[in-house]
Amino acid sequence: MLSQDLKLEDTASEVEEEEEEKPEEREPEEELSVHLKLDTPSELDESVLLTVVYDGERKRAVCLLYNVKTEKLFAWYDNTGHKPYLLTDIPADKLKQLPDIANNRAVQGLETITKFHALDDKMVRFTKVMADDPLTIGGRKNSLRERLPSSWEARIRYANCFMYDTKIIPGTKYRLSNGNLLQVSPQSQENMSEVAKVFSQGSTDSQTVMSWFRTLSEPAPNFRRLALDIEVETEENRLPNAEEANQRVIAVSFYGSDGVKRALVLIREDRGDSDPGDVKELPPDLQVEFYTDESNLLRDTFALMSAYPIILTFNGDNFDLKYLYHRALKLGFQRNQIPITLGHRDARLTTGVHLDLFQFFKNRAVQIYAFDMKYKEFNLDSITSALIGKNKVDLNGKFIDSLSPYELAHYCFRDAQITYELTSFSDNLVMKLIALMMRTSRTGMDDLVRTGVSTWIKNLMYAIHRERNYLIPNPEDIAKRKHVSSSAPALIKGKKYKGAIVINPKAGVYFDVTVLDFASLYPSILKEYNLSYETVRCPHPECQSNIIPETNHWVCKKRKGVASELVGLFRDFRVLWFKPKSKDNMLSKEYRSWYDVAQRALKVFVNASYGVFGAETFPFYCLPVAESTAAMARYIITSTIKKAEETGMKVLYGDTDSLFVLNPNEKQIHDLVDWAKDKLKVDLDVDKRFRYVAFSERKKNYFGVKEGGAVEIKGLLGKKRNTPPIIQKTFQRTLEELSSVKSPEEFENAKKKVRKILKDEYTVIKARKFDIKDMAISVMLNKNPDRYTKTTPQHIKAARLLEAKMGRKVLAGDLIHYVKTYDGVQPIELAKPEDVDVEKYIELLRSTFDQILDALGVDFDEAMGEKTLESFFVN
DNA sequence: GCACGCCTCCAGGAG
DNA sequence: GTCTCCTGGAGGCGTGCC
Repeated sequence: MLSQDLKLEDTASEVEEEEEEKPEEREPEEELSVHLKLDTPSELDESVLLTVVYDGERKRAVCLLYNVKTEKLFAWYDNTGHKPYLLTDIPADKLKQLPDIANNRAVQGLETITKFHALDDKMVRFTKVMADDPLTIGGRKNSLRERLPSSWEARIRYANCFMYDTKIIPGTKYRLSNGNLLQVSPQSQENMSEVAKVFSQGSTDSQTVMSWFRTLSEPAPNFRRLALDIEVETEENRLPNAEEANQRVIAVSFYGSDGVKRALVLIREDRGDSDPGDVKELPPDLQVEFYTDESNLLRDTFALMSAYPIILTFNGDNFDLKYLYHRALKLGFQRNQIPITLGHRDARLTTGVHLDLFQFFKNRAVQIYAFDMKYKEFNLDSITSALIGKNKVDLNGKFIDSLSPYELAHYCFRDAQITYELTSFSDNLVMKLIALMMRTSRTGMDDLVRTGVSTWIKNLMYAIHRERNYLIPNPEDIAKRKHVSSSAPALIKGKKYKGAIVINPKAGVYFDVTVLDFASLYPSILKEYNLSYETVRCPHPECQSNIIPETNHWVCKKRKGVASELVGLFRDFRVLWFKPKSKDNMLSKEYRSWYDVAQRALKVFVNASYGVFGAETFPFYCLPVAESTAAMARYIITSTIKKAEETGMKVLYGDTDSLFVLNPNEKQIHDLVDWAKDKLKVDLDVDKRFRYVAFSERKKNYFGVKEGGAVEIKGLLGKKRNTPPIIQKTFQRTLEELSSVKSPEEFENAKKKVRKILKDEYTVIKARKFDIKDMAISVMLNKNPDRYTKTTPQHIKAARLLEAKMGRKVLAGDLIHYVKTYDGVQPIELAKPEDVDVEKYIELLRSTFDQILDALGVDFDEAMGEKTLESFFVN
């Protein structure tokens, strides 16, 4: 009993601490109002809808349309009379008696409507309260949603509300006729009857399927755009403050999709800039223009920016555009002379759409699913070098401020160029990806690059609810009906529910291993088992027998769930059409490349769809959905393993959705795949075959050599970023040795070589015959240095030394490089070879190699042999 | 005062 | 601000021993 009490107390104090760290509550959807400076024609041909915003002066939603032919941006102001509104269950006649309604001149009307309440599976009557402007609905202290005792759909940003009600889809084509906005039907080159056949099995009606299909298969146009980068006068080691904007803007450069290559540079006479430096280094087609007046430089910058529909930056939200804005004000510009509007956390334009690529690439789902983790850090140099093999100009330690005007132009221009190329490589992959994700998530281009998967999925869900006349429930409505104690506790303390199963690997080396995996398992489960916020624990007594294994949750048998249907449809599009077509060599290159983008966009979406149901911040947060998905996955993998073993297969390892099977025959595989499809309704495929795999006793930790000879390393220390290069390289050499092994007999020889490699490395470290750079341990700061209050990890110690001794500021996201020394740590910048604690590095070598030596049956100390004794004399 | 064990924090990774 | 599971290093703290 006592321990129970203590436990309770502990959790209580934890919760309190958690709350302390929570940032200030914000409105879930901020109302943004911009005043655009764009032409508003009444006739316009084919144009792609980039985004919808709200104009507070004209009190209307505005669609930003990118005309495909002229490559210019136009604005269309809503002429349908659509108004902001909320729903309440208070009848209209009662509402009229409330002073908040009766005396409120902003209230434009009341209307009685009915909506389908999916949680309760019934139609419900609501009063729709319409208002003159969005702030009357919500966003102010005295808004209606704060004053009415109950309201629904009152927290949707108005521009989005408009978008959902009018069913318009960002990223697709429209035209203007007589001042009206009309959809341009997507043209598909596909054989529609073939498409219909492939997707006839699903639960979505064929018209909806076809409409989605057309939307996704239509190629995106070429987007005219301009990348911009600025440089600011800086004191050594101090980052310029974008809000104060005290320093001069010394360079702005541009790289346009239309071939514009310009650098505007400020000549600072007070600094002796009369000699612009050497012109030889410059890219030949770069046009450099000198200014002696900073205001003129900014004026020309703004003019050029305004001529493009899309402006690209890397971190423009937090720096470049913010700085330009404040600097311009400081120099005496009027607000309306600056084409930039600053929000709380972003910078938008009055003449176009600003895409901050930093925001897009730092999105984890984008990083993992769209770019296969090719880049690991979120700075421009790392991302461009990983994706396009180009880097920033190396300054060789020089500071921005000490560059000659030409050098500065060169440096600044390169940044604009690689920023642009981030969107143009692989035939404009990123622009196409953005366009497609706008369509799948019903999100405007500006929001798409700045928001995460939960917002994307939320937006789509809202749009679908409006399309089907479903009530968008308040989060409390879901919580009230679904909040039940979970069935199985999480394995990890502090987690909300139990997740996947990882099978304990059987340590050793195994030849001829086949890996089977379930194709997109979690999305398949959502689809096949009808999981959605309204179908799990539905209101029907007759469904309560339809139980998910290992839980007490039941699933609806009467109605298809919205999330289940959407995820299922997207999954099917990807698996049954776009992915196979993207690899079909019979098809044209353009066609395949477009379909590859489509399948990637769908992958991002589909893979994130399960996780959001377990995230409190998701408006459809519903723990039973996440729990049921994970439980079903556990059931599927355990029963498949059981079945496999019954048919004589030996399962060596498995993680979440995969099975490593020792030398199975074709019939065994075939039978198992059929059984899984028939009994479990999921697709089991052969993923890959290994010549051999080596497991230690650790989970998520193995290496294998595939049939073609490629080495696959999972989870091993030798591959991790925080392992020093000297050990990584040794590890690499070892694997090269092992990858050549083709039979058990060849192993003995390979083991000898591994021993030799290890011994040699041991000597190198002990004798300090290393380059200090190879000893660096690289660890990322996941938060700002002052936020580490509970402990002081080594990389923070190093970061603090950097600041104290070199005056270098470090922030969240920075990678810290340090070495281990006899008195703790030293940042690599300050480290000397004689300070290095070589014993610590031997220990790192040991733990790295233990992971593979375990599997090979070799003992580290034994491998070192006499060397360990010798070490007494070496020192 | 110090070694030791235990727990927590933190980062990086797999899926 | 999608999720959980797993490994390993180091920090931090209480305990028991000398």
